[in-house]
Amino acid sequence: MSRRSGILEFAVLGLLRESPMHGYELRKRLNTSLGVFRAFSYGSLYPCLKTLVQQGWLIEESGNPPEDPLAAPLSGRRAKIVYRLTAEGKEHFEELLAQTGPDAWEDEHFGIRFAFFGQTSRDVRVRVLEGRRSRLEERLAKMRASLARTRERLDDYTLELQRHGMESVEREVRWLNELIESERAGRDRRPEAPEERRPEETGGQPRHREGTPPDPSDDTN
Amino acid sequence: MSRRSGILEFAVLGLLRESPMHGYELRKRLNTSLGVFRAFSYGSLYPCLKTLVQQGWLIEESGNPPEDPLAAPLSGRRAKIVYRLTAEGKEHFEELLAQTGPDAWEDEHFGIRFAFFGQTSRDVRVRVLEGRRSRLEERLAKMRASLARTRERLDDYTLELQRHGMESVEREVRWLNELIESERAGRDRRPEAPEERRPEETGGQPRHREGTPPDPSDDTN
DNA sequence: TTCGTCATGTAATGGGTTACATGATTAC
DNA sequence: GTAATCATGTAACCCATTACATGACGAA
Repeated sequence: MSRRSGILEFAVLGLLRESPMHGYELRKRLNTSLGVFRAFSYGSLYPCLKTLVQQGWLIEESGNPPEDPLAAPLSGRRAKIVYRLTAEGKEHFEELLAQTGPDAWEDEHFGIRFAFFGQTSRDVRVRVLEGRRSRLEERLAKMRASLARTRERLDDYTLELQRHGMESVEREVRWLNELIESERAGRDRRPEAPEERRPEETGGQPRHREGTPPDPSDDTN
Repeated sequence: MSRRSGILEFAVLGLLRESPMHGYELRKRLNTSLGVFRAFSYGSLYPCLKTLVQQGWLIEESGNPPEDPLAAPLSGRRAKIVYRLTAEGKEHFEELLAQTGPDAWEDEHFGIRFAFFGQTSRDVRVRVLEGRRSRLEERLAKMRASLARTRERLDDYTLELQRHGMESVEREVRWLNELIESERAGRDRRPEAPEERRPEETGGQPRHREGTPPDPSDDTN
């Protein structure tokens, strides 16, 4: 069961667009690189992969193609299944990337949308960031109103919880402001850019500090 | 369908402990007073109420008991159903309040646990806060490790997302530190307090600024 | 009289998890 | 040779949502 996944489907297509992978690896990337937000389990991933194959957006390939000696291709030997995005899949993912419906900035979707901003056009990026911001501002307004009405009825802990919640939202708004400003600055530097400029266009943040050597050990679930 | 709700069940019992209410009102309080976290719908609330009645933790009472003139108690007139906590329900809720399993500090549960800290013993409060803190610190460690390993493979947006995520978690840790300190200070001020001191014991935060007059208008869904 | 909001519910569905079952490969 | 981890899956369940159906009550 479980057709029409939405967020998981989106993430899978997005990761596979970067490079083909098998399910196990996909899940790890889902929970680390893109992680923090959600942790998907095999029980949702594999069925999702199956339906994506049925849609024609992925194809399954055997992990060890012909370069395997002692070929015993039939019988035994469970091969890794590597999933690769088809042309249709790529096209479909690009449609999804271009969408700016209200879904795009709800809590569950926003994070994953942001994670693929590297593949998203600046127009869409800005719209999603602004949508998110006004969503949060609505929320703030409601919280403030509710707080004003009920303040004296609430105990200190409930109050503290709401205060902390509001501060968190305010903080995200400030973050969005910076990002939006940064995107706009990027646009202004390149006036009337003729829409096409596929890679190397990521507008914003020049982070990257050095330190901390690579270390092994991984994975929870 | 839908037995064993967990978080919804907990919240309902907790709100009804403060005063009896009918379903509609209960849902509003769920989404404002305790809100921010989740928004429950009638489709989950009413079935939940029903099972709680079956357990014997709630009883249903008619909303307009005898003080209604022109009594037409049977036929027509859909009465409000007011739910009241039974003695068993109260006892059960207190057991739930006392629990400090790892569940208590997971994302989904922590907020609601905190919301009822006013009814929770200080011991339990501290344990839950500390549990939450160490949970977040684990998470931070994992994020840092993962970031160190994958930094150069990630684009600026993914990096920025992770950075913001980590800062959020760090911020919550600092918040928890303050709360824990505040709880400990409360205990030290009252050495060997003999365990009983029912109300007015809320340990921590003397917030409360004035301003903003009461205003009507409410509710989303 | 119609609209908004109060008020209670059910059926179908959704999107995911847990637990289970199975087996290959690698490191010690 | 055995434990850890890699790797793929299924079935049963969970907790909630959406959409729907129903109807009372107050105010414009």
